[in-house]
Amino acid sequence: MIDVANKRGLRRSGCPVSLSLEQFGDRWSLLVVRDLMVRGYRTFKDFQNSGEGISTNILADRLRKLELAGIITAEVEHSDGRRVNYRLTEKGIDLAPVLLDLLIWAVHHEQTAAPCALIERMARNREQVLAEVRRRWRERDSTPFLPPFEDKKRPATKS
Amino acid sequence: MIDVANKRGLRRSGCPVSLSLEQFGDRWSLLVVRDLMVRGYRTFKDFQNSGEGISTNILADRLRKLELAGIITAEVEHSDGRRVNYRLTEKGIDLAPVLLDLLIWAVHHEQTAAPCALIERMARNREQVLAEVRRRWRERDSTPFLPPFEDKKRPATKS
DNA sequence: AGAATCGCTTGCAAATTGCAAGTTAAATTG
DNA sequence: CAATTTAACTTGCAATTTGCAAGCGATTCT
Repeated sequence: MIDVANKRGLRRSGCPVSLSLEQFGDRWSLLVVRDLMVRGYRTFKDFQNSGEGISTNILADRLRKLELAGIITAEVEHSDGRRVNYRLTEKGIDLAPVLLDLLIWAVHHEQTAAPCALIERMARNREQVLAEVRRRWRERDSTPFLPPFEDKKRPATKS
Repeated sequence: MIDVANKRGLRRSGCPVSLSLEQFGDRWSLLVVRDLMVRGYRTFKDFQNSGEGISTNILADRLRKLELAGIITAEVEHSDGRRVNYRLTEKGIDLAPVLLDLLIWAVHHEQTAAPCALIERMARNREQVLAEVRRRWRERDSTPFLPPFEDKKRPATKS
């Protein structure tokens, strides 16, 4: 019978959650997916400068593995042969719910740099948000949907 | 100002997704959460035998970190001083949407051992499933909600 | 009292990660 | 069109993390 020994090491169990984590259960993979999904990033350098400080060898490795897993595609840009454009596949964009729920969870339980009110609104309009994310993907809209929530520069308060 | 340098290494950015992954972005953490959430597992040995083959030192480490992160609690059992009962906190049970999304994603895109029809039904009744998971948590119901989807024993077909 | 069980810890080898410095190919600049 | 810059990686190496097997201390069972 079909034995799907995975590209990324052996298959540990048939549990779907376990299989998911075999593909992107690490510190970096989902951040790349996030960058592609909501920030409109497309190039190696975009990811590299994306704020979390991934090193180039690991980034290259993750991109290779995500491509192998069918979550992203890589295509050399026509107008500039140095650039590689990465894009999410349908399998990749289908991770949107996972990322949205991670976002919501973290805003509820961690001290994040994301504006709580905005995320609450997104949580309430879950389906709508997911539809919009998918629309952007379908139409290759790569304007940022969410900004990088970096650590707040403390706003100059009056006191 | 409050500088939340995390227990688990430095805080890389304020991005909520990044913060989430700092806490459980690895091969094992979410599997422990899954075991607690839907399989009714509670002890070290339960996790150890849970099918994926985590080694004991790593398991101990993940349990410690999840506890530190406030995702699980550990309590020695009254009736048997050897046993430690692990349980999800509210922060932990709030990961249910994430796990459900992972489950659904994998069933859609990977060859898993979970019955597709069942998961499809769960996907359609998302809110209901989440409510039930939460109810189980609230009432400390630790009967299995989903079985371990191990690799299918090939059913003895006629030919 | 002795054996078993549970939840770990320890030691060590192997794999993975992170960092800094290349390298290659393509574009841009002067 | 030669020199420089840029983009996307590699490479080498040290540090960290992982995996495996064995062991250990505190109960509890027999």
